[in-house]
Amino acid sequence: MPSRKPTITDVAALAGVSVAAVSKVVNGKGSISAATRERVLTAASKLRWTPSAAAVALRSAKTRAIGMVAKRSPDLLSADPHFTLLISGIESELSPLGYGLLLHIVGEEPSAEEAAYRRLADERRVDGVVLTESRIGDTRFELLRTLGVNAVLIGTPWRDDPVPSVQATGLDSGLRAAVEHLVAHGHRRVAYVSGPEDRVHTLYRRRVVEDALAAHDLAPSHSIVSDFTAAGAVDATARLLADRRRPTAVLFANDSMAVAGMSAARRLGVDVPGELSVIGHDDLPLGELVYPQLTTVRQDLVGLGRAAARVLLASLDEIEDASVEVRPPELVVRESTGPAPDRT
Amino acid sequence: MPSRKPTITDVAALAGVSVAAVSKVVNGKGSISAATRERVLTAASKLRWTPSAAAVALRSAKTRAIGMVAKRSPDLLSADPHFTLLISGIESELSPLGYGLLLHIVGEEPSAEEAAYRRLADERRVDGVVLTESRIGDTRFELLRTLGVNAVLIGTPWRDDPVPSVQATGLDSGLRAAVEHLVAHGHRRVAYVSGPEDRVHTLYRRRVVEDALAAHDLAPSHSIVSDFTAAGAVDATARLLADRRRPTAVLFANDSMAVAGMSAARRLGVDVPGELSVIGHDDLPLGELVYPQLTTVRQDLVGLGRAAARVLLASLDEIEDASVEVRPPELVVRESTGPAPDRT
DNA sequence: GGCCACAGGTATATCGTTTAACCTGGCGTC
DNA sequence: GACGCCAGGTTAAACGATATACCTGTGGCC
Repeated sequence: MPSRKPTITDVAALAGVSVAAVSKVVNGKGSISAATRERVLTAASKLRWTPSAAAVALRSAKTRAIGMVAKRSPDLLSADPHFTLLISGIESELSPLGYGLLLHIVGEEPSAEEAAYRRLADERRVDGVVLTESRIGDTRFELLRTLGVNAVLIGTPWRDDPVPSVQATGLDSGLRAAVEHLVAHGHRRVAYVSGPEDRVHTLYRRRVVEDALAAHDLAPSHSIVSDFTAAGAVDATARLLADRRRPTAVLFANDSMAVAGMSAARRLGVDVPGELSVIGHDDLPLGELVYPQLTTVRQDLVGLGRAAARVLLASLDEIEDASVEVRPPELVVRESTGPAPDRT
Repeated sequence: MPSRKPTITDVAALAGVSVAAVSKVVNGKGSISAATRERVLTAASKLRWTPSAAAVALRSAKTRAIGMVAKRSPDLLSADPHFTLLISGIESELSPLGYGLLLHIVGEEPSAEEAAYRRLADERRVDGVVLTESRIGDTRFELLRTLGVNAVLIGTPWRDDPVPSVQATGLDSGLRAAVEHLVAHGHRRVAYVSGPEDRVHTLYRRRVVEDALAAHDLAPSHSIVSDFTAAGAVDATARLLADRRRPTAVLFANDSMAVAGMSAARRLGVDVPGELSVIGHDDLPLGELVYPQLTTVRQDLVGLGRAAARVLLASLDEIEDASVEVRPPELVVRESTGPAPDRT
């Protein structure tokens, strides 16, 4: 069994043509007659030949791979499958085209992330990268621009920036619906527990909530800035409930926090949704697992991943039409919300 | 701004040496005087030069990347961050050595997985792969062997096989402790809800449970085969609780199922842990989020990922000592277990 | 002093593709 | 009948590193 990997030369020999001819048929360039194309193709499949990624990358300066670096500790990462869903979406677009996804997970150390991008760029391992979690004062766009790497952002850039980005249409609709839902159920004291303030969506969503409440002459009863951890959510919940003018409903920035908050409330003897309504964000499977099931704002994370991948692929001239449907965020009403309790 | 990427030639020119010399210093081969080494190094850093991954891969037939293919639907993937933790562990070992992780997520279609491995191998994109979820009748070892790809399995191979594998020491200790815990609390009717039967650990764990119970002259009151889905867990729980000789405790094959089962029980008006004790497996952050918090068998998934990476790196002669500490599984007692209810 | 060994390099082939530049035979056109 | 042109190839030069083979000047040793 000749275990040596076949090369284009072997294929050319078997087909009785030059290596250039083989290259042309597999890349669909130049003009090759149907007859020889056929010969080449059968020779290739007979030898189970596939172009070496390294050689192609070297010669054509295209790696057919895209990169992603996730900045998060293992703990947070596994508590919130946000990334996982995005990755699924990305992969579903890359796979059919034979593109690979090079993933780097870096901890919270500030320099690690930049180093990861640099390495990806310097070693020329990827043709582009997808950025997640748009941050305020984000330096990554600038960095990648100087590194000469294609990038696409999932989310809204923190300021007007030429970096391509993808986001759901009707971005605020889900959150608005959530607020309406609460107000319609008689809630007047609604709290908002956000994620870290350096995230763009943190501010954006807070504004949407304020806006939506303002339409009813209301304002958030409390506005707490938290991290994405369970401990943070528990702490926030405890503080909210300790207030003698405690909220009757609380919106959390993601599902993990919402679930943690809900549990914290129940642990403190506060019934959900009887005494407190809770709404999450993202609609992770987690929300359906728990009791009571979580009312949440569904976000099409898989769709966002796909969209990002397509934008990137389009900028690499790999596909023409980058568009893909990203379902707008929508409210999913389950069990964790209900009518506001009677006046305390 | 000359945006062209610097090459080894530029560095050599700047340092006033031959390209071969540069190559030698960056690879630490041959003999180079400290003085020229210094010159080369400063030249390299002045130009921000890093060897092109493609060129290195082509010339030395080493890609400095390892691959992983996860076979799971996006839904399951995000419900159970199992993979994510393994990946974190793997990455933490790869990163420092400049290795990349090429990730492929394939759906449940049977051929997709094999195709992904083949592509990885044929295109020579990786130096090795890590396999997860050891299956009974697993054909991947054979496949990778014929493809000539290094592999390491996280888990126990289904039969004696030369493929290297990593697993925690004292593999059964956690589950045994779980059973002891239940028995000590007076439980006599203990059910086991497993994952799909094609997984090696499914059978293994069931045997461990049976064994541990047998030591007390007991046997599982019920043994249900489920998938890893929430729906499956809910269904299993409903069936268990419908039995008039219902179990007083149930062990689930993973935390997601356990949480879903726990919720299902509560929804049916069954108190946890008052009337039913529930134990999960893996100790995902999820278990701490919910109320009551989940008693579970902790598995050092990050450690397993690290171990797998190190074994692979060692077989690539990248490191000498593959060993890494994988914490043995241990029981984490939280709130979802308690004394068996009084004789019904 | 002559010879060898060795440290410290240099020159060059090579990895497997792509691609620009070049050939060639046959056909349509004037 | 000469010419040009084009389909359908071929040749050979890159791409950016690594590694083998080969130099050269010292110093040690007898």
